[in-house]
Amino acid sequence: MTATNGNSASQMSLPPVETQAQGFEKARSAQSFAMLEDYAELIDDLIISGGEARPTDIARRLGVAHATVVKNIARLKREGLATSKLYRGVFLTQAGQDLAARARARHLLVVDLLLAVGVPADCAKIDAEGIEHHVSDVTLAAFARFLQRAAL
Amino acid sequence: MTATNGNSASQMSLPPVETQAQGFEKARSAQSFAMLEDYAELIDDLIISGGEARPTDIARRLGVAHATVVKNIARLKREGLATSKLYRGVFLTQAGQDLAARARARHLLVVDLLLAVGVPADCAKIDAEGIEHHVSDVTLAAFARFLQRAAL
DNA sequence: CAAGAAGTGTAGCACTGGCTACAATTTACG
DNA sequence: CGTAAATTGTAGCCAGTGCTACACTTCTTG
Repeated sequence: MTATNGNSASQMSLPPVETQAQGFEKARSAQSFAMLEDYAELIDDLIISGGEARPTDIARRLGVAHATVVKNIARLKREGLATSKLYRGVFLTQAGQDLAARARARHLLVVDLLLAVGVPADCAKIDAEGIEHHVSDVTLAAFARFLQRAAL
Repeated sequence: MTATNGNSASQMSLPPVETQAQGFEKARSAQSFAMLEDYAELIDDLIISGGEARPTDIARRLGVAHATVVKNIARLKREGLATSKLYRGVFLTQAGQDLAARARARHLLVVDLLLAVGVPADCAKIDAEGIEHHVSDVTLAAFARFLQRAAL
């Protein structure tokens, strides 16, 4: 084939290799972290609104089997984000609460931005669930600035 | 605890169960489809700009091992999106090209929207890679409308 | 044209995060 | 109080997607 591999010539339709790989890599790792954020935020919500977070409720909210939730909560515990006693509910550590707070803030900001650019409310809520985990801090800050400007 | 499980009372911080589960479910399934879109778009880009799409180049662009690419290309073939002959490059079927076109359109629109709300260019490109797969058609249409309005 | 480099493909492993099935505990209530 | 229902937890399975190691083909080049 001889050449066309560097990023020098031929076309501009392709971004530089590093940037592109970086984007994909980030998207992949985000996926792994997303679960922790979702659980933390949801557990926090449940505790705030009902005083407790039960695996069954979490499962219903996430749309997965309760066994899956139990297994994933084990991971949250391993990572120092949650605690639980046998047959008692799940609670967040300080680190878990912090993560939940950050996740919720990001979530709300993403929803607000979607609404601000004209996305229907129900759709914004659903899409935000997937989008939020891929919004970097820089982008999030830009969203905040945009909303502030738009509010004037 | 007795109660507080329906979505009637106590707090508004929790969305209805169905909506929430729907959002999470959608986010999960999007993840599975994302790979196909990424590969299709990338293969198309490589063919357009260099005449061929080699597993090694794809691997470098995605930031994964070449063996991973080979395995995933097998899936694209299973799903009727790509074809390949032993030790020759990879090519897209019509369905694959259609998918690539849709993916690219969505990708560009997402980048444009991020830019329009003030996200720095380099950051927009990286984040878009993760976000694009979670943008529903409705949201995408809203993005397009917003950009059209903003362009006036 | 032959040998080494580069690319391609195969095999086997690990980890994640779903699931069902079953066991154990707690709760609700007759 | 004791049994049935609900909840919780455990075990084992599967699919997806990454990896390394190795084998094979193709390309490049002296």
